[in-house]
Amino acid sequence: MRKLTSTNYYNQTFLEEKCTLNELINLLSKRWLTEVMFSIEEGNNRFSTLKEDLKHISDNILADRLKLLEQHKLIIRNDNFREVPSRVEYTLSETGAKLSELLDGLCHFSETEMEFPE
Amino acid sequence: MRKLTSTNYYNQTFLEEKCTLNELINLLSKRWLTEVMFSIEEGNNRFSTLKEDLKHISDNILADRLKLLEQHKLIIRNDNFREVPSRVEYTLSETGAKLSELLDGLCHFSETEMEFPE
DNA sequence: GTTTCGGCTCATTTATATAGGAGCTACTCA
DNA sequence: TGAGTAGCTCCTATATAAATGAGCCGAAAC
Repeated sequence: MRKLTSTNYYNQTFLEEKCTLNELINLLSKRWLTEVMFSIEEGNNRFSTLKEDLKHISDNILADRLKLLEQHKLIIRNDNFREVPSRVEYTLSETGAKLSELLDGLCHFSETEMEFPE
Repeated sequence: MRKLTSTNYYNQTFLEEKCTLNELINLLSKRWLTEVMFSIEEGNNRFSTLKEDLKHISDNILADRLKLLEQHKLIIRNDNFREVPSRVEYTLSETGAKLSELLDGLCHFSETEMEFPE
């Protein structure tokens, strides 16, 4: 899917190898990703309630972001298949909670110290 | 240049208005931007030395990132036009230094707590 | 007087991210 | 039997970001 021979790709991996901060920022910059995390933190733990909470997100993006968050172990996916009807439930992991705290700090900074032009 | 009627644009501004963290992350996610900032912090204060330090960056991207950083008052651009030859010099602003500290925190988190798959 | 250097700008091409919309599976409820 | 819901997947279209490469302006060194 992704072209592995482009300069674009080369530069991205170069930066990610230089410092994993770049990898983290790359992840965080996927649209809706932090909002999905925060929404889960606030207790919206199902696909449908998340979708409702984040009004404008589309299904495939929400599915993708949940997958990304799970792959990076920031959230945990519980498939309660023994319940009927079976339902999937998401919760924040410990790592996810720590990240959320750090982001709160960044958020505070951005609201009090940053100036966004125009 | 940017299309103002797309859902893409609408969603981005929706998120930015919801919380300026999204705006900050958007800025930080521009490739090379944090590296340019760090490089200036380390004393590379000229276009040409930055270009040399960040081997693979191209001119127009470097110019753009410097402009962005300046617009957001994270760096300061000094045009010493009375010197001969006139030269431009960049330094980190106070806000920039604070941001850099916060990013150090994130960096530490990302190196010690994050797991990046594959 | 022409070449060199610093610090850029601009137009075009290439690559990637986001959105839209159809559809699928397992289950339940009427 | 047929419709409805949750939690997705896949394909395509659209929008945006990054890279390439040429070029420009003023000063200065040869």
